[in-house]
Amino acid sequence: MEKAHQDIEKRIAEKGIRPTRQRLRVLAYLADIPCHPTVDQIYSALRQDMPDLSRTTVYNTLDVFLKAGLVRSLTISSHEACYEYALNQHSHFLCEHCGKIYDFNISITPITDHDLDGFQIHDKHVYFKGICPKCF
Amino acid sequence: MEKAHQDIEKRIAEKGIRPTRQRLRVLAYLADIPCHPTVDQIYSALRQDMPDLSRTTVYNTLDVFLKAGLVRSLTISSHEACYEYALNQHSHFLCEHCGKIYDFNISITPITDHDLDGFQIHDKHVYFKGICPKCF
DNA sequence: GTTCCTGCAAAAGCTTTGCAGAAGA
DNA sequence: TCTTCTGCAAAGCTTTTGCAGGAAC
Repeated sequence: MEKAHQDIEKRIAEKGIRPTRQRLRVLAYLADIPCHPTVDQIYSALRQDMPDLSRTTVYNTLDVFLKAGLVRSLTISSHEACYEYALNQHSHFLCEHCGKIYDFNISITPITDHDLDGFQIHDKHVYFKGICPKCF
Repeated sequence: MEKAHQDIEKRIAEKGIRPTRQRLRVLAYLADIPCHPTVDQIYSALRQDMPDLSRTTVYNTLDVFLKAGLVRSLTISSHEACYEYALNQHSHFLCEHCGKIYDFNISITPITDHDLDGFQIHDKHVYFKGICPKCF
């Protein structure tokens, strides 16, 4: 845990981001949990021992991390963005019944080599939707 | 054009959806244009000769079509949903500079056969983001 | 005639903005 | 000290909801 938090500080420093208390906590939270929290989930969780934390700060912080490539934002659920620590790239499955998001791996290749000629690709997202085994 | 609109009526009838004037127009609009309009774009375009059209109706209509599988909704742009006529399945590229969405084709396969064991898949979305050739 | 749909207004939910005070370098 | 960040409140947008009148069958 201590080790993990040192890594967090290092990753923030590497990007030239000022390591405020709030930023360290947000990134540590994302790195620690295996799910894909919304802004409100991050806010509610951290607020338990940071009573002064504001939603605006969570939004600002995630935006800073997003631009630095430290986190990724998922738009799989249409009405609220989810965030995850940008460790390894993977795909996401949204259960339309319980709302849970699962990770899985997939390989993607253009049908023809020319499909994306001249496009500069920054980010790839693969979203599947359906019903998960638990809800089936 | 006449032909196309007959097809629209047929597709709506096949799904057991009551073919109101508004529904026919929304689906015809989506079938006619090659892009991926937002609710507001659909609303503004149709309102020009349907002055009484309401945004609520556009939302309701798209929801009915979505459940029937006649249209697909894209959540590639995080703050507003886009819609397209569900003809053939393809992938989408969002230019982060001009906001334009491009279609392209891609093949996707799970890394292992077990990745999605027991998952009932309803929908697959592949979103790439970056800079398009025009903005590069 | 009955059912379902539409349009309006209001409300709800997520996100952004403006700004004064506080924290970091 | 100077810059940047935080927290609060208010505003902005997209989307949903409730309901009376209207259209479809």
